[in-house]
Amino acid sequence: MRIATWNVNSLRARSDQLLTWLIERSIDVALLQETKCTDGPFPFDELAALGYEAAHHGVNHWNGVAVISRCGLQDVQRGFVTTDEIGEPRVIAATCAGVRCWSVYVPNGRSVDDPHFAYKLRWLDELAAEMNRVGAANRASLVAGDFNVGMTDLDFYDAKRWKNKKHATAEERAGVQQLLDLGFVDLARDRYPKDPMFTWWNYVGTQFAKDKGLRIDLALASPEVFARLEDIWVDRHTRDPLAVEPAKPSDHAPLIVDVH
DNA sequence: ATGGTGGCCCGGCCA
Repeated sequence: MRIATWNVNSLRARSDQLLTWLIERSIDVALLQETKCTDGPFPFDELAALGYEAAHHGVNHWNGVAVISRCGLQDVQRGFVTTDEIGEPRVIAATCAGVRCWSVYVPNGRSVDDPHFAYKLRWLDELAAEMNRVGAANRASLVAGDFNVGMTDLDFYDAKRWKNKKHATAEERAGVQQLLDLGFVDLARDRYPKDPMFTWWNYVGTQFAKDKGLRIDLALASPEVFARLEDIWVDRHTRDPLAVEPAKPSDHAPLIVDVH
């Protein structure tokens, strides 16, 4: 079973690439972030023609998350149950082939002195509270998406440059750590403790070509899913403007989890 | 130190 998380940076801009990618990579479950659309433009029919069901949570041209599956899709939950969400479509869950799959889009934070940064920390608290409340760590669960947090220096192409900046602060890391403390495992870092495993590169200039990236997209597994892990890998081709047609990739690469 | 790109709906916001 192959489960992927991918921040597509607008589904309207990336719909064709998504459909091609699902088939070429034999994706069973895709967790998407930043669909940036309502249900109107969401490609439900095109996905169905390829054998995929989909659940989408998008209200306007900001944020938006989705679960796409060709191995079943049940018990869809949009937003947090605990708080009825903090207003933006940043989380959706569905059960696919027995695995509770959560697609999360953590607020960016903008900068540490911006009110959006406090919102980011609150949102991470809320995510941990929700996972605790539903007992996600005690069943087969995968919480994956764009966390907008790099947990250690290894997650930054230039850790000095990012020190105490957005994505690298102790507060943000503590926010994500709450999930690890519940029993979740950061699959990419556990499997590859010394590789950068970058998932995002700024569009600007030659950042991708120079591999100046960050690892801010995470796949966090409950012990039950962790025990089933075969491999986890970053699909860099899908981020490479020289490898995709048209040459307009998302700024994030998919993170792909293979489990048995 | 700055500005470089891309996506959104229409010059500025957000990544």
